[in-house]
Amino acid sequence: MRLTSYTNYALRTLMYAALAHPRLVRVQDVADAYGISRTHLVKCVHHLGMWGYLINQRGRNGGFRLAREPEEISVAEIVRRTEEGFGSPSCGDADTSVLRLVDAVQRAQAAFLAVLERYTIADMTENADALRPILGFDIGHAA
Amino acid sequence: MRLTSYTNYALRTLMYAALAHPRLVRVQDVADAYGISRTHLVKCVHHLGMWGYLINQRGRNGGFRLAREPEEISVAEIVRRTEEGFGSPSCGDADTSVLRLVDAVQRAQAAFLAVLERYTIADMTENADALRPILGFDIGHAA
DNA sequence: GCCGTATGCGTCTGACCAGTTACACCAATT
DNA sequence: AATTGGTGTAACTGGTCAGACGCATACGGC
Repeated sequence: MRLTSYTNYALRTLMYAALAHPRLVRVQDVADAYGISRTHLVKCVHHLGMWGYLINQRGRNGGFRLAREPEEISVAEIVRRTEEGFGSPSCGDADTSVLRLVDAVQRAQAAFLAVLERYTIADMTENADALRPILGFDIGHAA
Repeated sequence: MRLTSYTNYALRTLMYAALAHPRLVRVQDVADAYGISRTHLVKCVHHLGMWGYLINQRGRNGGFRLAREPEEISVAEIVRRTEEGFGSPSCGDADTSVLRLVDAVQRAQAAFLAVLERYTIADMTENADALRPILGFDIGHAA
């Protein structure tokens, strides 16, 4: 019952872009901020671009930025995209109709998403002043 | 955001035991009913025994049975046991206090468990008449 | 205006780790 | 001796991560 790290990075990337909004952000910056590999994050950014959450720009002075306002992107929306196996959690058999278990788990998952539906990327970055230093935004984290 | 198959098997094993309650059940029976490996299920049964949900009996004519009444075992209880990484879902850093994200996810997880808290093993096996044939209990599933 | 180069995203490949599954064998009880 | 749960080991699989390379765009010299 843990979310994949892919989902984690997707949400954090959106948060990072929201803090810089509407300026461009480079993948390398986000990778450095979270201490992960750039190549791993590139795929995540690429997908977010295809899904319409980011606008990606190649070439020199390129980067990416939010395609929508932070208030219009709910956390649940992203989780539903990144966690594909959300509809069939505990069994893939044909006997699901009699299994009350899968019904219960699906209700629990619905409750899980219902909570995340109430939060947006803007809510996550509400405390921007506290977040930016941690992510090495304005001030250098060593100076 | 998928539960491990280990959790799945644990719950199904308890359901199977509840249907046979208070008769003894063999691991092989459960493995056959769900079409999985016996040795994988053995470890699950062993843990359920150590946690006090099952009474395991070795030797000839051995097996296991429920240690409590089905009404007294909530689904959430089992999930909490089997899914260890439930408290720290999306990050292990020290900056969790400023990250509203982990707070939101934890609220969502709480909602998830709150739903499962309302269901017991007895609820899962309420439709015993429909379940038993599927699990090959009384009548052979081919005859 | 044209072309080389720098700098960004994007793709491919493979190593690595945790969870899963299977197999062989041990321990205990009748 | 037969039958049951219990244990250790190894192969397989999907998710994770990193490195090397390809592609696209902008800048600068000419």
